[in-house]
Amino acid sequence: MPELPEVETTRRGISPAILNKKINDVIIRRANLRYPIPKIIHEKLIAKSFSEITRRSKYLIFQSEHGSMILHLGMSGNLRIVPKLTAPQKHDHVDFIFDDCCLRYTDPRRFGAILWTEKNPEQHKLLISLGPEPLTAKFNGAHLFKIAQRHSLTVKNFIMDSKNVVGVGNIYASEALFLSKIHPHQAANKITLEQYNLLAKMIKTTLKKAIKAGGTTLKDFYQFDGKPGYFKNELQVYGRAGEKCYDCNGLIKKIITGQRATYFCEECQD
DNA sequence: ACAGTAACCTGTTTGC
DNA sequence: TGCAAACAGGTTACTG
Repeated sequence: MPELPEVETTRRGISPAILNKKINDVIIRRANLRYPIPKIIHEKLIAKSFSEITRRSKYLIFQSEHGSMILHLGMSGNLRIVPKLTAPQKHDHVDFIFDDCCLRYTDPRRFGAILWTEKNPEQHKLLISLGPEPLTAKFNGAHLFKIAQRHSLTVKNFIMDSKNVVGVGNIYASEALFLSKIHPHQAANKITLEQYNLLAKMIKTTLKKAIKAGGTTLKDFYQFDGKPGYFKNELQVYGRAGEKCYDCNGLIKKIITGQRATYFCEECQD
């Protein structure tokens, strides 16, 4: 999926094209995403506008007059600005029609979600127990170290758990661990405070760089204007099994951690 | 309470 | 070439 940098790239990309513009229509071609899209969004949004798009974790929150639309891109979701009357393709499930353009939601695997709430969206069931945002001061090595003391699972799974810190998906978890020289299979409660300080720093650095590059396009992700994200060129270990480490020339290995592919350098990380 | 696993769904790649 | 299995960026719900 879109991990945090891809979601943030999308937010920045679509905002100027649609904010404060009248929504003429909401076309739902297929409502059965991860959760059914509530029918009510149609009447709640028609003739209204989005005043702001914010991001919490990998959720985009579209602020509107009568409430908030919460949108998650899931594994293969994608929001793009397309010209009005662009013919929909097979997986183009939802269109938001404006005077001069259309915001289109595409999602082949349909793991994404579009929800509606009239309360504070941060209090929504899906958002309420999320951990700190990685790019804020609240997230640091001391925070990770403290909660890690009661977790014996692998450090990779630990940083991918959204209760501990949000927005660190499979790609950036491998990348940040490589930059911190920590083996992904180390137990979370065996990592020192110094290591967590470095890891927190590397998570921030990696995510910021990826946002600058417009995210990582492996296959499905495209920015709002259809361009791919360019961070793939900067990946140090992800997807490089069998190739040489840029740092030490050692071999990059692929292992499975909690059913997910994990890449690391055997020489650099222990 | 926690760790591990299955499930949601479709498309593409890999291997026999 | 054909077909089936494996795999893919996320998250929740269930199991033990």
